[in-house]
Amino acid sequence: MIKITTKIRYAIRLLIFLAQHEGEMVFLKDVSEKENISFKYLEQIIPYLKNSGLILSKRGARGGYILAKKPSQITIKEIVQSIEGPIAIVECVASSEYCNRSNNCVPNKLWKKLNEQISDTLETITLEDLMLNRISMEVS
Amino acid sequence: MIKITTKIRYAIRLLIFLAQHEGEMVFLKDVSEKENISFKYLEQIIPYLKNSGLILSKRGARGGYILAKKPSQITIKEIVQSIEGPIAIVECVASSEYCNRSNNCVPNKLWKKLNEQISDTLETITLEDLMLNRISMEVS
DNA sequence: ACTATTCATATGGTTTTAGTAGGAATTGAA
DNA sequence: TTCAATTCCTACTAAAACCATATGAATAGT
Ligand code: FES
Ligand code: FES
Repeated sequence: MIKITTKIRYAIRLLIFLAQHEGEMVFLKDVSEKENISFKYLEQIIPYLKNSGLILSKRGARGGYILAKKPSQITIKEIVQSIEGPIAIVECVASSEYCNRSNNCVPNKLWKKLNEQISDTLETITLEDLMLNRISMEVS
Repeated sequence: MIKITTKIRYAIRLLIFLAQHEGEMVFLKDVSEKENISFKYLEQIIPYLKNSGLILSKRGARGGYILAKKPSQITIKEIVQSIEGPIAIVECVASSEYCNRSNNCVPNKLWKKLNEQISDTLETITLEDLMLNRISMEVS
């Protein structure tokens, strides 16, 4: 199925929360409580975001998390990719080696087109857009 | 992840095969061999397409399958929906009941937008377009 | 020392995916 | 009438993905 996983959705909500508290160190506990997301599950999502350089952390008491960049410079695509790697709705669109017939494969173009469209859309939308509720429904 | 399942991909290849043999009764065995798809798995995909009125069948020896409509009148969206039901990348975009906070939920608009975009793209492309290799990569 | 926090890793239940398998029902042809 | 070829129906299963829960170590402030 074409589904957005909870991991991605939680990550976005986490980052929006951080964006709304820009400048402060935020405890994961607060995010968990306010957003009503399992604390332990959130903890598992964090490393992806750290490794991709989206957030910074400080350990110990009074530690916490903070955005590593301005919300206007974090795209949804980055967030998705930090968790799931390259966006590829089928293997064939990423590596043509994976696919024995992609040269003369008719559907391949369809998947490539759809993949690019999704990728492009996610790239044009930033955390700031989400935070400011600045999502237009018109086809861009 | 955002993945296209094999069921959908096989269904499309099956239908393209039928489109390429318009007018003839096609044996599933041939589709299976030529497209190199498990015969038994294909058999399981068939009922979805039949129930959605995309194909017609004839039982018994010399039976087979045939498109119920012209390739130009079968959209990719129909094919996807025949197998997976309504396109909904998250539950929240379909039924707002499912979702406790969709009114004031910031990401909701993002998912709705992405969902519509995918849905629209799949709707504008027909089997005929695939068959004639008529997929433009430009953003429509 | 104590407490609050992040960090690391293991474990587990459920659902989805991607098939495999066996045989019943139908039809055309020999 | 029998046979073979085909669709139709339904059950089963292995593997992966998804969605967490659990335990405890490491770190840092007070
Ligand atoms: S074989 Fe790769 S898309 Fe068809
Ligand atoms: S609660 Fe439904 S999209 Fe956020």
